[in-house]
Amino acid sequence: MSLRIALLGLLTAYGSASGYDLAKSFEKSVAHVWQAGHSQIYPELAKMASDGLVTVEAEGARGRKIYTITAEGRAELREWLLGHDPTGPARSEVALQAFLVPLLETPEAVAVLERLRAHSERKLAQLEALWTAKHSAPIPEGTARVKFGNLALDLGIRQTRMVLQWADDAIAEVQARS
Amino acid sequence: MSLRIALLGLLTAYGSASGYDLAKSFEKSVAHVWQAGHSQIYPELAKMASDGLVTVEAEGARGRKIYTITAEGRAELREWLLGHDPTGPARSEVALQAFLVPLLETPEAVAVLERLRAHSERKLAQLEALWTAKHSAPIPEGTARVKFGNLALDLGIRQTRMVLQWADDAIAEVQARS
DNA sequence: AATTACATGTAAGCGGTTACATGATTGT
DNA sequence: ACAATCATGTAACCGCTTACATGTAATT
Repeated sequence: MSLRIALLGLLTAYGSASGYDLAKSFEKSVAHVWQAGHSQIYPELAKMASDGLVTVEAEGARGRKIYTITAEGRAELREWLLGHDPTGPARSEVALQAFLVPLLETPEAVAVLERLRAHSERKLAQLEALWTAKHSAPIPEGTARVKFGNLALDLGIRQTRMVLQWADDAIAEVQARS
Repeated sequence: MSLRIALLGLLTAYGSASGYDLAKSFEKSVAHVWQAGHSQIYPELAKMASDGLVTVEAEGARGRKIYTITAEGRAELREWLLGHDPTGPARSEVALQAFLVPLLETPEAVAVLERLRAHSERKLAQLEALWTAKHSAPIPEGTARVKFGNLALDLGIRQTRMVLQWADDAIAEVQARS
């Protein structure tokens, strides 16, 4: 269901877009929040159209279909945001490795934690680059595009910083008891 | 694949266990790290047995099957921990709401963020209770059971604290521009 | 005798990934 | 001509959720 919501959100922000455009968005701006490939997006848009949440406003070159959100779609998005309690079904590979790592000998445990640390560091650099890009870039044509996604990006950066700090502390702790 | 890994980890920590025992673990100790119901666990154990990763060591009362990890299973677990880069396929409902919340009017946005905040607060209380329980409880029979899972619990607590702090700041920011 | 907890399974369906498949337009 | 990018779709498969289904042992 959440893919549908993400699509409605993007259509609200962009005004209108094709499946191709939306797929590109999932590779870029929304990537750290939700992921979806085109093979999932196209059928979902078709279903949403038959449910009356979006309409094909126009068909451009190369069979390009331009979707727009309907009033019904806006209502559905609003209802989800206001009414849906996000109980993310705790399923994190990082947390699983954190859970299992004490089963290893100290040097191996340290190696795993250091890889986790390195991974976080790379991700942090990416997100911070995105942040500075967003905040130094001139305002693009579309109205809502500037601030949209900033709260989520902030959350992502904090998340990554936290994992980095945790990994440092975990390495120290594991090494202390060897 | 990660369910398999989680099961191997638990069997390593516990020495041996039935599917029922493992399902209970997924409701309790591992819950904040990975989730799985019995309808997923039983077939997976059967597959793992036919793959030689575990064996049915004994059959107890009520058809209870007691599984033990094999050398092959231990090797698989070790390989995953050392070799698998955890690229959690960023799919978080909290982050999605964070992303979309700027589309709402200020009072509604604040309401959503406050619900997120309240949710985090409840979760934090639960995890902290688990932490103090673990650290004040007398050491149980099994050897490895005490420290096992502490790193992950620490990660979960930090994670929840971070979301709480983020929600506070997000509320302030959204209210500032109204 | 009835209820609860123990204990194991199967089946339908959904969401998501990977791979397959096709064709139009633009740039070199 | 050739390659890259634009653009849309389908099919097989896997992991997970929900619901269905069955039976045993202990407690009240």
